[in-house]
Amino acid sequence: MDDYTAKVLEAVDSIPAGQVMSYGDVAEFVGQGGPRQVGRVLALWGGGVAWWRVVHADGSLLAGHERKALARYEAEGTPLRRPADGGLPRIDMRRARRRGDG
DNA sequence: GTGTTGACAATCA
DNA sequence: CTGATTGCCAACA
Repeated sequence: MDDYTAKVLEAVDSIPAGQVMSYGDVAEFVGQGGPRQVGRVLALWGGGVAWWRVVHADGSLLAGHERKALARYEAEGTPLRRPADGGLPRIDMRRARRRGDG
């Protein structure tokens, strides 16, 4: 456990249900490292926080955990965007992003 | 110390 | 929107 790790986990835990933050946002939130480091921390300690509330900047879900995350989003009421293709939904970064009201 | 990889992001076509 | 490229920082061999 490092100070940086605690900061990231704290930031992720700070995300309210129904909203999300991109890796870059979390990195900017803690003021250290970058989106890659945030992802790395979540990969190691993400098991103790709402990792599903951290998504890509374009709204795409976590690789390998899309199904798990989706279950959370539907349960928390996170604004999703269903593609007419029937593929996996993505986050509506215009409303779900915890940054500006858009 | 160098080269490659990775739960990424922003830009250009 | 999609595909390719460049930038970023840290860990690993």
